[in-house]
Amino acid sequence: MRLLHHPDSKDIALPSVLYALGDPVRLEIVRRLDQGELACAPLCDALLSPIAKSTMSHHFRVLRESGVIFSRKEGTQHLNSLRREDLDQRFPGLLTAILSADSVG
Amino acid sequence: MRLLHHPDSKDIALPSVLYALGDPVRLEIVRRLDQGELACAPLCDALLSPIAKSTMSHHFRVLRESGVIFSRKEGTQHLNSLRREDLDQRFPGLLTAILSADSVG
DNA sequence: TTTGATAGTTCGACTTTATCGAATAATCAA
DNA sequence: TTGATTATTCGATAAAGTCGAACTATCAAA
Repeated sequence: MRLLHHPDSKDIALPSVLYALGDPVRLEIVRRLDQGELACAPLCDALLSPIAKSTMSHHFRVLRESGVIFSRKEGTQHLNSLRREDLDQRFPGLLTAILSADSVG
Repeated sequence: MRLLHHPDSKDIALPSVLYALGDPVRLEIVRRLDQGELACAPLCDALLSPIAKSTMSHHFRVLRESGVIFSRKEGTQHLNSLRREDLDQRFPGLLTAILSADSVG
C-alpha cells in the first residue's frame, strides 16, 4: 500500500482548493465530512446520484492532494476528515462561507 | 453577435462558482476585476503566463456563465466586472475570503 | 462607402482530464 | 486458508481545455 500524500498546511493552494470544491460530488462529500469523520463507503451510499467506486476514489484523491481532507487508514477502510484548522488558518472564512451557503446553491 | 448570457442572481450555483474560480488564470482575472471594470485585452496582457486569445475567451465565458462576472459590450470591446453584490448576497463572505487570501496561495 | 485596425468569438485538431467496469491489493474474521 | 469487505489501479471511452487560424463586429480615417 502506497503512503497517502497530504500537502503541508503551508503548501495548500487556493486554486487547488477551489478546484477540488468545484465539483458537486466533492462538495457534497465535504458537507458530510463537516459532520465528522467518515469512510468512503458510507459517503458513497449517501450520495444522491450513484457514482462508481473508482470515481469516488479519484474524488477522494483530489480532495486529499489539494489539502481539503485528511485520510487515515484503519483496517480495510480509509477514514476521511476535513482539514478544518489548516484551511481556516490558511484561508480564513473560506470554509465557513462555503459550508454555510445554501446547499441547493 | 449573440447575446451574452448571464444567470439570474438566484441561479448562481456554488459548485459552478467554485469551479470557475478553481483555475489560476480565472482567479487572477477575478483578482484584477476586484480593482474595477476591465476589458479582455488589458487583462490578457497583465497575466504572468501568456494565454491564447481563444483560451481567454473561454475563461471569460466560464466566469460569465457561472455568474462571477458581468460583461457588457462597449464598441469593439467587452468590459468585465465582478458581480460582487450578487455573489455577496448569494454566498456571504465567500468572495471576501477568496480575495483576501494570500495571493501566492 | 471602402479600407484598415482593433477586439473578441468560433472552429477544428490535439492534449489533458474524468468516468466507468474489471481486475487487483490489503485487511480482518471465520 | 477461505471468504467478505474496502478501496485502489488499470485500460478504454467520453468530456473538457488549449491552441492557432479564420471569422465577425465595430469604429475611424480616407
